Amino acid sequence: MEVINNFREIVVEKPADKIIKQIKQLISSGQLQPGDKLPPERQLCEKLGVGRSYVRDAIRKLEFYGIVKTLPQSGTVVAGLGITALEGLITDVLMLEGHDFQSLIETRLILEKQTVRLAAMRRTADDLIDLEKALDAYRAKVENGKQGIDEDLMFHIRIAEASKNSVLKSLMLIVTPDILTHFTEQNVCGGGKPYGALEEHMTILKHIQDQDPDKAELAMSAHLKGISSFKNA
Amino acid sequence: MEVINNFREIVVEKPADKIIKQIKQLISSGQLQPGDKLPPERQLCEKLGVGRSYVRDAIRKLEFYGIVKTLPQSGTVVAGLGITALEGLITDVLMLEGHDFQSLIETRLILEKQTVRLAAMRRTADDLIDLEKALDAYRAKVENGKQGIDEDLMFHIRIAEASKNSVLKSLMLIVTPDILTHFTEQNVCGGGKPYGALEEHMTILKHIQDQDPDKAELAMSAHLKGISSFKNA
DNA sequence: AACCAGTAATTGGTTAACCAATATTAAGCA
DNA sequence: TGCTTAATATTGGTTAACCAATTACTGGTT
Repeated sequence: MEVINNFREIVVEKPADKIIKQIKQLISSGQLQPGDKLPPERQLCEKLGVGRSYVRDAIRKLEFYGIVKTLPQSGTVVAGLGITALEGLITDVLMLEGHDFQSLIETRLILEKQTVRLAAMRRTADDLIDLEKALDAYRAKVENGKQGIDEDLMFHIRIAEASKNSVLKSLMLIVTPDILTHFTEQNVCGGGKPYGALEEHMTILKHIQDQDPDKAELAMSAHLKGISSFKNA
Repeated sequence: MEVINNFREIVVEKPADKIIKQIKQLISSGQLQPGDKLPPERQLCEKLGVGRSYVRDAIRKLEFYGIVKTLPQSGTVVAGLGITALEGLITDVLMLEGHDFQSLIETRLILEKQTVRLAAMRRTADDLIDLEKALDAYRAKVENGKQGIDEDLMFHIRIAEASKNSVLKSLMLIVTPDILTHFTEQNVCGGGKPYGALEEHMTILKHIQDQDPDKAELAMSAHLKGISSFKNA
């Protein structure tokens, strides 16, 4: 074990984050209830001893999460169903950070399997055209010896679009790139066997064409097996 | 049909959103590639004819999505795997808005079913204690004639925690409250039959105790049936 | 006493100026 | 010629001041 590994990553706690914690504290302690107006920005920044920009940043972020709603020239009110606020912020400030890799992969497997099922059931003729285009783009990259990560991912996204479930698509867009950031060396699908992955893509597409959800799901499972077996590495 | 229904909700396109669109355009058109530094804030705000705050807001939002990374006193660089940027922003600015209700419900069904499976397999003794506490809290509300929406939701969240999959839990936290906002009158689980929902909760808990994933999933399906049959209303 | 109009204070929205850290350039030295 | 170093320009960070819309208040009227 090298000494270097004993260093922890430095966490730069930005001012906005500290303010968010304080506001969260106010909400979770019940001093601020849904519907309440929270103190005006000027008062807050004076009380906290920081510039108003920071307070505004904090409020923006909270608004982003749907915890507060700010009405121009009027005030900012607590909107949330308490739980979202608390739980969403318990994982600290960013919701999607700090997830363990295994959960990420497991979740992707779930999402992809269900998505491809729906896609097989609901795909239209236009969807098939888009899928073929995406597959061709990926094939072109592979035949040029490239990894084609973007094209690979795009194929999966097209499947999500064919599923006609906009939420599932959004969730996949949240989860999948997160995997890539941890896993950049690898391509989206499997371990360094581009041609194998290409064939698997073709198999999946075929089952979608045939509108066979069960086979499509199985093919997707097999396709993602490479990545999920990697989880213990 | 009342005339009032012909009005569309007014969409206030905030300045930051317009700027985001322009930057998105730059990225998707390839003028800005991953790794490139984008123009300094002053230059941008001058070019766009707005204050620097707006430009900063836009950059913050993009950073939020993981599309750019801003280095203090140095510059802002495009970080993304292009696709996230494009697709994530195609649903306009906010990722979670504009979803159709049916997709939302369908997705929740998927997430809850898979989550309860994992929970049944992985739950610890401590998890069971938490689940019982949550159930008791819900029971107390119901017996007082209340809806107990928060307690209801909390039971489901505890299940997600027992699944030991942090990503699934986060996704459920994203999806479920969104349903509630469209569906406030109803409680989380079913249609106005609090005692029935309570019994169903007990059944689910029992199967989790028994570590029987299949029965747990079935019970959850039955439990959520009320809501999913509502989808055509 | 209740209500309305007009004014003053307060609100978030927006802009401009200032600051410290960084990157760049140019000059000086070996 | 190549490297070091100092001066300068540029960057995002931060604060303070200004603006227009809203709200609260006061005084007068009915």
